[in-house]
Amino acid sequence: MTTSTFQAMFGGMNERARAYHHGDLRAALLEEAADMIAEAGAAGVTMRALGQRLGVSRAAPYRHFEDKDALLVAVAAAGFDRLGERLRDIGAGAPRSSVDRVRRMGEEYVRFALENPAQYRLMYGKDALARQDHPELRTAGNSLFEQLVEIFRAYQKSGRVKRQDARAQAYVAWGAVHGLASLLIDGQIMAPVDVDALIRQATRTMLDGMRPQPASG
Amino acid sequence: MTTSTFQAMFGGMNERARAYHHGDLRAALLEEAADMIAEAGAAGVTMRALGQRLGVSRAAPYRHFEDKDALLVAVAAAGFDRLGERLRDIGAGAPRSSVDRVRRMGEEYVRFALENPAQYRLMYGKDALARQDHPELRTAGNSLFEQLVEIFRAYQKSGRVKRQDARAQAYVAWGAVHGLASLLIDGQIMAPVDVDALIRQATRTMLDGMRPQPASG
DNA sequence: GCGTGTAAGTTGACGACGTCAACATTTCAA
DNA sequence: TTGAAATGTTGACGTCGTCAACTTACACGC
Repeated sequence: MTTSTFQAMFGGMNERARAYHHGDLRAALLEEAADMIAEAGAAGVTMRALGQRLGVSRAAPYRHFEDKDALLVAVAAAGFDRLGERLRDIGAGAPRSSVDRVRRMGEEYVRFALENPAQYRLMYGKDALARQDHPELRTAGNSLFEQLVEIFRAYQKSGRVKRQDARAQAYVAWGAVHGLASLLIDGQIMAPVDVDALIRQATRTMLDGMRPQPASG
Repeated sequence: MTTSTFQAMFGGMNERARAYHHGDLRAALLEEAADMIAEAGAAGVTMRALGQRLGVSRAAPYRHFEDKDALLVAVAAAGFDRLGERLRDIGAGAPRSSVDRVRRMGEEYVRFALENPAQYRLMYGKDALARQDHPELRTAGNSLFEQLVEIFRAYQKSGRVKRQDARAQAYVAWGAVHGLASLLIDGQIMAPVDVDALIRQATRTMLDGMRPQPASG
């Protein structure tokens, strides 16, 4: 059941009704859970605390999500949507079909992780098992990846990168930004370090390494 | 208190003594916890189950570790030691001062993660907070990194890689292998894909991108 | 040899947590 | 208007990490 359906059902409800029926608890749960994740990480999300913060009981969320894991998966999926939007915006704003475009996207990707560390961790760090039960997450992540593959395919055609398996190239590039993002948000990269410069260097190195005809070694 | 100290203290204990005093519970806990992590992930480790598997009570581990987190941190630190050994071995076996050496180390790094996914996740995925309370982990990870920095410094001197901040280069390289490893063990990289080839391509791309005088773009 | 302090291990209990079953309230639709 | 369905609440259960109080076994000075 979608948010808009909920609003249609309860949009005209009076004050007293709201005291019992929340109105749009599902959306509120997603929002509040995301806040709690940002504040204290995914482990800080408790059904009891979540209910309390929204003025409902601890069991209320179960009317909208099968269990806690399903709720977290939904939050993670929302994170993929937000990330996808940001990448699309950056991609649209950058010179088309230039390698600079994918470079900027990579930098924006890391920036997103730095701004939403706990949610980013949730998106990728959640047990692999949980993800297979929830195709929702898989498809959200996959569509992002497929876009990246298409970009590399186009770059190959215009001779901007080596002609090799485009999926592999996409994985390598994704791995580079994902790895840097993970190291940064997990506090593995210690000061003093210019984070922005580091991000730029990572994307540049990766793309330079994919150039056609690099000097042999 | 070290393992050898324990063995000195209880090495001569008789059968009946072992019924109560375990002998070397600390070491046994680390080993069994590592097994449980490999079987069911870090979340699958329970003080109760851990005690049961070793024939002791649920509270026995508290005589050797302050809390569950400290136990997991110790397991993670042991993982860093194992990883460090493997990288040293590979490094020693490869042609010295050739870029091939660091490439092989990168590949071995990813292999370690693939062979010990849950422990690798524990080493890096554990909440950043817990790590700051346990400098043990930080220093274990740092020494690995400092070795990498030294390697890049040497490569710069011999003109094998660009002359730029060696720490940044090390972070970029580390990020690339860490990212690929994370994507692989979290099931983000879907078949069909030649994993070994992908690993090779990642390390090669990274190092090619660090070569001096790449064609300008 | 023998008490005795201390390290190591046990049991009972507590509070927090996820979750379910049974029940209450509200809304919608016939 | 009325009953079914959607939504929310309360009480309870089992599991978990952890602590306090207690017990057992070892090590060491006399």
